Amino acid sequence: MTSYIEPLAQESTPSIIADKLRKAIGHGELKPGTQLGEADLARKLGVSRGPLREGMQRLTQEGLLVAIRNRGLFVVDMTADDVQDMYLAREAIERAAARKIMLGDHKAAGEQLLAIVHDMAAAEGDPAAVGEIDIAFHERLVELAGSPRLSRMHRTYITETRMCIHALEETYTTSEVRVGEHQRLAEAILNGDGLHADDLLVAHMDDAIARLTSR
Amino acid sequence: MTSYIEPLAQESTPSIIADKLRKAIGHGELKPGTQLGEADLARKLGVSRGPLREGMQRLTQEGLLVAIRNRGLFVVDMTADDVQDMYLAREAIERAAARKIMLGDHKAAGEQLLAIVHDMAAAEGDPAAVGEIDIAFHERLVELAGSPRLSRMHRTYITETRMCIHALEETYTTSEVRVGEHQRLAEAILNGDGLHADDLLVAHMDDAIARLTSR
DNA sequence: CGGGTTAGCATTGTCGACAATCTACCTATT
DNA sequence: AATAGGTAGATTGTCGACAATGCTAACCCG
Repeated sequence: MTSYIEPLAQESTPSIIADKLRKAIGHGELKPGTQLGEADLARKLGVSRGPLREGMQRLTQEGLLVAIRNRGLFVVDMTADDVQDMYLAREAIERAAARKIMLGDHKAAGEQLLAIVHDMAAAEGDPAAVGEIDIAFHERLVELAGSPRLSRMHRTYITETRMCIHALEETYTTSEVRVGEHQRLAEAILNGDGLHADDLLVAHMDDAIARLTSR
Repeated sequence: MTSYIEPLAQESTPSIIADKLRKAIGHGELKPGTQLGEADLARKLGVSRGPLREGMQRLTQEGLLVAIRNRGLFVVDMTADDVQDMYLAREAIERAAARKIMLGDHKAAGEQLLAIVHDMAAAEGDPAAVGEIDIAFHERLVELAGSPRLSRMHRTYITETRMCIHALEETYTTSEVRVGEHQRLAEAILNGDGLHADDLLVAHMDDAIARLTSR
């Protein structure tokens, strides 16, 4: 379907590095508190320290890394307050996304989201898979709003969410409940019921906070 | 009031550079579409290209600069769609901020905001001053929510807002209307009327979009 | 034995130089 | 005259080396 002739956007090296590090952080390969030694990392990635530092600056800007002058960069260690704040931010973004979807083709959007819920139900029993699909659901939700800014902000918090999930995988509740929550949300969007969707989203986020911070 | 003994946070050079560029972009010193030549800028700022590039990476991440490989970095030229998207993002953030303020000490917050409105009324007649105070109002609103993430995201969009204001300063409507809008919002927050504040905020943003994109 | 000082080490911060790439202009050919 | 090709200039991308800073630990002195 896609044409063979397209702009062929060559990504810049810092951009690739930033993506790699984001993935590594999200997947628990770089644990919170870890120091990222520049010389070491540069060797492993096969680049020089210049581009590497540029890539890391981006993650610092996103709040995934914290810089201490003349000490180095460290993976953030999230406190309970951070988790709460992160979900506050996600809630803000996803509510806005849902609101915008309502103004557009909410039926098509609802169908796409229901398809993801379907996958989630199929994956039940495999907590890791359900977690990934859960994230995919929210990513798609924001993507469907068609807002570059909402998407860009959301990407950051998705990484932070992954961090949390990996940090306490066993605590993560079994999936029956979550499939239901997502399904109701997708249906509300499909039906164009904006107020209901909004309420569900808020409740969903509160649930998540409770799950992650209670312990 | 502040103690003489404080953490004395020495900001890193890239951080200072990023701030300087942000200000320059916001205040119209760097017009949309301008190319930022590295060698030239480095000379002007008195630093080498390394730290400069790191600072610019941050602005690229924020969306204030766009990078074209092997061509350089340019100040974004905002389209009407961009303006709309920016206000969508700001609306999402500020609504969340207002909502969180309601859960805390909304009286104190309302009073602080009313003080700013008072300043705005006093500055009536000077469009530039009113514009700055307008921005200060929204900055404070988000700051009062006490959310690091909301504040960080908001800072980016404040710069974009400044860009727009500077780009079309004369088009900016006279201030009577805006003072009223802000005052009602501050009062709603003072009174703890969350729903009303939310409605006012949405209307206020829609107004702003209309002002900036109509033309 | 404890506190303070100092030397050494490791890591980050900064810089200058070289290589790769793109744009613009000029020339030659059809 | 118009277009294809080539060349020169400038700019970015990348790298390696040096300087500055902070931590660690051994050592000395009270």
